[in-house]
Amino acid sequence: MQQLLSHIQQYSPLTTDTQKTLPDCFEKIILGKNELLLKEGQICRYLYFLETGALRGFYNLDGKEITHWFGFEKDFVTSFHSFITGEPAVENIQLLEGSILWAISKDTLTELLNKHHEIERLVRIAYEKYYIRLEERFVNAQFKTAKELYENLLRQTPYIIERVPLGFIASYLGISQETLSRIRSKF
Amino acid sequence: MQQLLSHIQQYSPLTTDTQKTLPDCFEKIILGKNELLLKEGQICRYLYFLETGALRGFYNLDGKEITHWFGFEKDFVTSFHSFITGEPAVENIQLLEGSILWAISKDTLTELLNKHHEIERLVRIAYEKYYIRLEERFVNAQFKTAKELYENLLRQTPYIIERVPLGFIASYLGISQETLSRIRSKF
DNA sequence: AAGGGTTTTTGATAAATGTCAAAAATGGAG
DNA sequence: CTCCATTTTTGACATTTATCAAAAACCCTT
Repeated sequence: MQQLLSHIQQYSPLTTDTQKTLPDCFEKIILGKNELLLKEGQICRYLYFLETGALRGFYNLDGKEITHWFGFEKDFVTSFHSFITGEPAVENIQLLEGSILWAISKDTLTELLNKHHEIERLVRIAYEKYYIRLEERFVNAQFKTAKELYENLLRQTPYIIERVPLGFIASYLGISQETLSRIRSKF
Repeated sequence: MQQLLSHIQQYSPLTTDTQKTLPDCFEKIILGKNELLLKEGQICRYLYFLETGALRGFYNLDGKEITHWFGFEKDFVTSFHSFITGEPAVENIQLLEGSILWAISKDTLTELLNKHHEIERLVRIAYEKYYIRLEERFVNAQFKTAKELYENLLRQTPYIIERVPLGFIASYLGISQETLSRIRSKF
């Protein structure tokens, strides 16, 4: 919980008053490798802070699993579309490693946002960061070759390569596992 | 200005008090076709609301112009990365049609965000929408064929096809102009 | 340490898309 | 209406990447 508190204050500071109310808003969750945090079709009513561990979001396309994002320590994760719109999730969230998470329900978060301007600000700033991150990934994915994508990954987020099976990484990059394997063999 | 006020209140309502302060925060800008709203290398210090017209964001890659987004009536546009981080923009913003815009400076916006919780909320919610939009576009771009991408565009945003030159659309979809032309000829 | 399931690699081939060049179509300006 | 510049289409070919199938390598458990 201390990790969560100090992490979010890198976005924007909070008064001690607000800091005190936060721990009660989150629930601790411990899950093992391969367990599902969310199954497609469910409505995702929680936002999770990943204290330690790793997980992936994936959905099914023509019978194939497409991993489209990963989460690691200190990431906020959720099925974003479902959490915001209240519609059923198209994706699954699965643990890649045993993990410790802190969950806050949408209702609780909404209450916090209403009550505290500073939380509203914090969330707004968090969105900015996450938006920029997604934008960068998008531009990369669309206009780079498979080889360049792998090199970027090596440079920017080497921990992904170390901790995630190749097949998941391939679909994360939008290329086939075989192609990724061939690229890798040329290093 | 009235358009702007009523548009943003679809995100979240504002008190009459706040509504009154807003018009003074925006500056009206009228630009003609092909003019640049922002040039790469500049720091983008404004957020724009596009009242009428159309524009595109593009950057240079190996001597080629890559159009990576479009803006139309009632869109907020800016060089997002530059606006948020204060770093020089990598992209240009160019008018595709004569347009009417309302500009708010980052400083003015920051002031509004500090003063009014309801504006902070509104911006937070706007981010949610824009994030979801980007996410959908990302998933599409990465895992669909050129033909599917074009079909989606036809279905979801036909006005893009009607108002934007083919070459720009092709790079927006991440495919070559020739490929797009061939796909189109098969309808 | 051995066995069995999973993951990764390799090979052969096919499909999709890109590139370059030139022709055709389009649309504004005068 | 005509001409010129721009945009779009078409053709031939090259390249990249996907797909399918099988072999190899890698663990995880016992």
